[in-house]
Amino acid sequence: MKERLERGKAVTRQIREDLRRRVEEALRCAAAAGDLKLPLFPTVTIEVPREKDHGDYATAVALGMARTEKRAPREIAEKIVRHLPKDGVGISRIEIAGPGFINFFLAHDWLHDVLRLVQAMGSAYGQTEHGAGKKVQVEFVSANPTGPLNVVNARAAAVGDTLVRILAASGYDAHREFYINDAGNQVARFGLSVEARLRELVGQKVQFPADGYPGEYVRDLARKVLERDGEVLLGLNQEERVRRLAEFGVREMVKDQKALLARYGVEYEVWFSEKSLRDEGAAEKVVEVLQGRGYTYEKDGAVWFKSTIFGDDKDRVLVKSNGEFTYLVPDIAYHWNKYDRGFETVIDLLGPDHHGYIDRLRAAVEAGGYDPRSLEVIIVQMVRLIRGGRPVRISKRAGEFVTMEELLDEVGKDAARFFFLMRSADSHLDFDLDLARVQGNENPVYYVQYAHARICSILQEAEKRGVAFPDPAEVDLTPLATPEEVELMKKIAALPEEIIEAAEAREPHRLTVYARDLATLFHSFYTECRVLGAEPGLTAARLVLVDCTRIVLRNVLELLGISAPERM
RNA sequence: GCGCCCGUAGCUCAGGGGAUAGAGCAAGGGACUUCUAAUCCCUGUGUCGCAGGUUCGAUUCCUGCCGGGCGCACCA
Repeated sequence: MKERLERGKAVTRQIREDLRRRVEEALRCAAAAGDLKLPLFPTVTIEVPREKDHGDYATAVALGMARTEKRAPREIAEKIVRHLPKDGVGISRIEIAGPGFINFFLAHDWLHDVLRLVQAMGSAYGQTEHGAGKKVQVEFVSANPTGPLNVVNARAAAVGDTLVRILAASGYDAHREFYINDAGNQVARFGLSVEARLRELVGQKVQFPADGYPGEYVRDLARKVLERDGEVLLGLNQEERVRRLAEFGVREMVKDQKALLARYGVEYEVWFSEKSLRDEGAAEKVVEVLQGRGYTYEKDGAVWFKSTIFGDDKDRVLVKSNGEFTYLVPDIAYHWNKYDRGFETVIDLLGPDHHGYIDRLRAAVEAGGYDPRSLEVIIVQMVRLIRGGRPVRISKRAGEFVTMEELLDEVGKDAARFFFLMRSADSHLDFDLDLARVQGNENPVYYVQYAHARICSILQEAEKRGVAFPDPAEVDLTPLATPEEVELMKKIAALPEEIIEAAEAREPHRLTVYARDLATLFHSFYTECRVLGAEPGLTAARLVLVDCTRIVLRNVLELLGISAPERM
């Protein structure tokens, strides 16, 4: 299959489709020849067998056809194989195995085409047009601007950011968004807390608010603002002072959160302010619209949203009896706003304490006239930090660390992101701090990065020895024939499809599994196969293979937001 | 009580309607005159929580139960 690989499409999908087409054609031919009855046309799926002894690809169609054909599956499989068209990807061997599987063993030419494709595409290898430019928004972290980010925020940031990266690589128009809760109750309490600390600093006797924010960072904020314009503030009446301090505090916290997330490799397209929505009257508008559509009623002096008619398990208050909006109202406004900005799929990453929130949010989306299925929610489960084999007590008073910043200081961005991306988001995670800090073989991050560094070292050595890198379009790749080389090529070929599948399943953690598998295959190759010092033809082919591995490792690490060091 | 997540090897977890269920760590034994030993190779372990159901086939899908975690505000 010379130059038949399309760039915008996952290579392994093209192979799979080719095989499926040919099996379907074989079924038709067999029926026409009277070998099969074919009362109804079966769905042909081409799968990758778990055992590699079972071929590169396999299909179980014959198994499902036994009943309608009134014949043994193996016999049916034989008929299919007999009529299989010869065109398309080269097949070196076909076997009928087990209860009636058809196993395909492919000739290696297609893998050589893959290597050439990797060389041609470079950092773009892995990207496809699968998503066809569909607009997707992922909202994640969205922590309150009243305190530092915690470790679950760090987990959500890793998951959300990589999800956006793989969606973008899959051809979606994907956007990151952070919703700033810079309005409402908690901001007011925050302002009061800063204000209390400020007055403490100048020696006034103050009762710290009972529901205030006790953290040391609040004192730091007070110190900072005191230096800057303490005199002016202390001259104001209390209400005005609290308002200004709330504003100041929020601005500072958001600034810190932005900086920390940037250090973590996360750059949002949009930081969306709740206050801006409130200021433009979006909250009132939501209540009006819902009222206009008859989705509300009044009870006990409050305005309720009849969310139960959209599947929620109880109705929700929109306007409290004291006239304030509940947090739900601006959230509804925000979600409607997302759709109005043209997002076709909206993905929210929420903490485990917010899962009860999903139904009412979806109800609100539907009540707004949008498709509730277009709202997806990923629950990012809790994180337990493990040190010395036991959970770190998350106790603010005991001063055991809980913040994202402290985590980054301790283990670094690469380890933190990798560890958070090793598990699926919806399962609880034990984060082993000791393991994350180990600069050695037990640490999976270093294992993957080391593979990359090793390759760079080979390429540098080649240059030093004056071994020219071959022209990938011309080089003969047929010498690549050991099991290690073939497995490595197959893994390289799988990248684009892995990315698509991870994106579709919204499961970025699959990429860390892939990265580790690829590194393992490379390390095995490295042990078994010498690149430099082999015969020139073999060296040339292996240089290409090794360089393709480097490209793929780098591309995967880039998707994970982890550095790819050239030396370690 | 209701809802969500989880239950797979000693530990932490992947996987997933198919043919012998995997990885890492931990334990033991090997492999560096060579391109980085932060590596590789070999060795053992499973009632896939339990019970039903659907299916030619279930660890995977469905239901129930048991166990663990987390939610169930006119807080956000």
